[in-house]
Amino acid sequence: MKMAELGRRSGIPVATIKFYLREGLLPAGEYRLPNQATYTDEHLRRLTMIRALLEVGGLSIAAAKRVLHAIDSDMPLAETFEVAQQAISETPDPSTLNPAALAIVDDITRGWHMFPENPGRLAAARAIDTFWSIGQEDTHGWFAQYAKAAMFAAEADIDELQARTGRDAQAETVIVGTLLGDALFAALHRAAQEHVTSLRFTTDHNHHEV
Amino acid sequence: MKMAELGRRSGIPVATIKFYLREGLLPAGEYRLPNQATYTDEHLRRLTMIRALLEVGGLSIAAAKRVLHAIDSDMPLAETFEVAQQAISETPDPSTLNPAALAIVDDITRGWHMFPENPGRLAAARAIDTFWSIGQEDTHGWFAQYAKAAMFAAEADIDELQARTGRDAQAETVIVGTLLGDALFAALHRAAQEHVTSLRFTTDHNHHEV
DNA sequence: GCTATCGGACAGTAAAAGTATCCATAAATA
DNA sequence: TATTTATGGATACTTTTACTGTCCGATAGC
Repeated sequence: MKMAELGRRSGIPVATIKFYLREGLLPAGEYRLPNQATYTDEHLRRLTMIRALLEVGGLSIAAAKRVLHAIDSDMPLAETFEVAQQAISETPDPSTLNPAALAIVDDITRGWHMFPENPGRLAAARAIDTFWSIGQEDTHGWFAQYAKAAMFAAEADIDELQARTGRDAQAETVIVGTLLGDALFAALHRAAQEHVTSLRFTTDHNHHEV
Repeated sequence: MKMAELGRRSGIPVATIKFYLREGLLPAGEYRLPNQATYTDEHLRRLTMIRALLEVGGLSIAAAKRVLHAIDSDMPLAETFEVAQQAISETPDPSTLNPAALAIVDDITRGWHMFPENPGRLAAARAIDTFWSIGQEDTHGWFAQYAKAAMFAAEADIDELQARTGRDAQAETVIVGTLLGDALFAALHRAAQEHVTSLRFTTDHNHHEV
């Protein structure tokens, strides 16, 4: 298919597709002549993925590009994981982190196998420091529960990953699981908050407390 | 204190503070004369909160404004919750959602008490639909685990909320818990992924598998 | 042969988040 | 008290990001 059809089928304006092409998000079509290219269903699929990364994952064009290149390359899965992680949010500079916050992170993740420079570890410390800076205290138990929740999700991720075969399918699952997984969690988290709130705070007389 | 000191103590450029003032994020100082205002530690605290919402929470100026106004107002907590939820990400239009995705959400949240228009429910359906659209399938178990993780976090949130007294402290905890909570989860999630990956995929011969 | 379409280059636009400059007062200080 | 410095407000400018539009010479298809 050619540009116009690619645009029509994906629902993305041709000018925008050309832009993604320029930015290196979408690989070029195959040229029969210097100015006539044909695009395949692979391109269509790629466009869907691009929109997912940008809209649901909230990535910038530059971050999406890094992530897509990580999928395309043949780097080992562990590295793909790292690219995905770094695309989500920049890793804070360890030297600017509050050591007390880092200590809490290390405490609630006791027994976890990870490198000290793990981006998640550092970002968690930054989040905790921010909690404190706006006056939330005595939050140790709260954070520990979050660590448990995170472990739950991570185990599900890896179960899912092991259900796939082939490096490419796995790499894609890594990216999608990391990026859309956070979005899904956030959404379910909000739903769960409403549920728990209604259980504990309801004044509705028709409502039976648990 | 005056502008210059507020800037120095907060580490935020004066021009930027004036901008926040204009945008209604930061309340005006108290005026002794038409062009001499004094600012208090409350303003300093507020600036910290603004930066937390913008940088760690990833909110836009407009969203941060809505959230801060929700804290300032005396609206009931349930409504404050809703403002916080809507600030994080816009609620998808239900009519554009894939009914099958909604059905999955309703299945994995079976027994949860929530309104059909809950923003989390709709956003979760959108995330799931996106998963599918890029070819991830057989993901029911994966999603169900995420629902469990979300419930864990939500329970911790409410425990923490109930530990606070006074509507203002609770409102702030609601906002902070919802926004920074997602950031904290995402960070811990990444840390947990490294842990679980190293457990299951390691080729390190010194490493004992579980 | 003629018109419609193609891909590429490049310029333009819109929104978001600041940043800089002016200026008429006030404050501080010499 | 005279003079320098600082203040708050208005307004204009800048930068980044993510597109969008216009033009053009080269095909495609009738």
